[in-house]
Amino acid sequence: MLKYQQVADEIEKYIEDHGLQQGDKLPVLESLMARFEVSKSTITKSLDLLERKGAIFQVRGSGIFVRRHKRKGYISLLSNKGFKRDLEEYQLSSEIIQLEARKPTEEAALNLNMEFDEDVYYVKRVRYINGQPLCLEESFYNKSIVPYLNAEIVQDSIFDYIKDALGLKVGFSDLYLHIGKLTEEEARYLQLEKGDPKLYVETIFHLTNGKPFDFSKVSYNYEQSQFFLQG
Amino acid sequence: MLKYQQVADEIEKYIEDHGLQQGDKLPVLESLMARFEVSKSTITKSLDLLERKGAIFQVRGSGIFVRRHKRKGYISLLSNKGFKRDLEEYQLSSEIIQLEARKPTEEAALNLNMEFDEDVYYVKRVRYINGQPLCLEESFYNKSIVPYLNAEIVQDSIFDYIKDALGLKVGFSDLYLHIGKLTEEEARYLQLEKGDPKLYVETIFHLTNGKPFDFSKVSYNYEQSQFFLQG
DNA sequence: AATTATAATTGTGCATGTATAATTTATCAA
DNA sequence: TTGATAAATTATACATGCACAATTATAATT
Repeated sequence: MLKYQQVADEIEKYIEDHGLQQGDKLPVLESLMARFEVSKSTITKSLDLLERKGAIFQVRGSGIFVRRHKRKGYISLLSNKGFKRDLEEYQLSSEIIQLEARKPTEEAALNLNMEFDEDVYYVKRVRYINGQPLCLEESFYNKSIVPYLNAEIVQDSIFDYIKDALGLKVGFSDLYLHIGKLTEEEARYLQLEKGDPKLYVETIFHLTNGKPFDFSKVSYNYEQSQFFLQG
Repeated sequence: MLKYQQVADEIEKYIEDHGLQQGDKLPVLESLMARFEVSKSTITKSLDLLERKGAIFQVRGSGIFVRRHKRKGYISLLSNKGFKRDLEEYQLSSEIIQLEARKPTEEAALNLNMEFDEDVYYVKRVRYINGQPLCLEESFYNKSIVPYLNAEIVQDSIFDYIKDALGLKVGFSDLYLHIGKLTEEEARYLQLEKGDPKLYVETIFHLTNGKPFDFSKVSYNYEQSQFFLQG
């Protein structure tokens, strides 16, 4: 593990252990350098990382402060980075509706930069949070990148599998959000009424090398949908 | 202006001028260093900045590539950083419903970390995009930070005023998103029906020193609401 | 032609050092 | 006590240099 990531983790642990709250001050740079026995550039990288994660904010001439948001029960919209803690409190599960290798839809091929005769894995599932239906999700995975999926993997965590088993590195993603009304089918899966509000999100996930590997279409249950975002 | 910001701007200009598309390669680090006559650390900072803005992505051992998203007509949810271009295409205007100095609501005081006997500016307005109602917005500004507002400022851009005229620096923000149904009043302002879907966003804006100065509650017209987000 | 091994390319990690801008604290004058 | 001024504190900007990891290109081998 990289030194600056290690140090960032330790600083987060420091914040936890000391029960620091919004606005509380951390030791100054020099102290942190000494404490973790790293150079200024490394500490700076660690702190920049934490700042992007929303864990701290830095004020020139003043110090380094803890950043906390007050509200509980919100799910991070950008869950790719550092919001494990938010999710730990919840009981997450999922029910697989469909799982198969097939040709991509035109839409999927377009978003995944694939030819129509290439193969994708198609996964359709309902995800539950504390036993309540949270969202209906349809995903297309480029099969030349993700060559194999089964029920167990999909049940567990596809992304963990991609990272740990396949050794791929997930990079950036593009999210497109819409507000709309539930179709009858969506309503059935989400245990709501047709015409009820929904948040509909299409996401294209890319590897660090820029290749798109996952195109997802998710409809969220508006009753369970409280999202959090840091700017 | 800082050197690395300057260079970042010039790199963006370079991308524009050369009409570079998603995946196109930029000159290698060494070339960029030479071209802009800055050190590696400066170029690196510029590139990291552009990467966070979603303009490029870097691949170790391979190169620096342009990042573009295909879809037009989406509004950035995190509009604070570098999405001017997305908005330039639109005709934005606003109609002021209410503008006054008053005591904060309990909710506003809580989110702005204020006492109940302190003062806030309250602004209620409908914002239009290409003539269509985009959202209904209620904002509370801590008056000890933003001591004066008038119709002209509110009509124009409050944030530009805060930055340019007051010399304040806007830092981070916390966004809380909900999906819900429009109330009768909201529907009237947005020219929709009561019960129609809405995206409801509460945002707390902070200065770079961590002080919250603006608490906003915004209900979006679902017909106009296409949002974009980069992860 | 395909596979494997090797080398070159290219971005990232990390250390050190100097200068500077923003903020806070201390000092001094009124 | 207040208010201005100077000094100290603290994070940030920028440069340089070395080592290394990931990728890509080249050469060697089968």
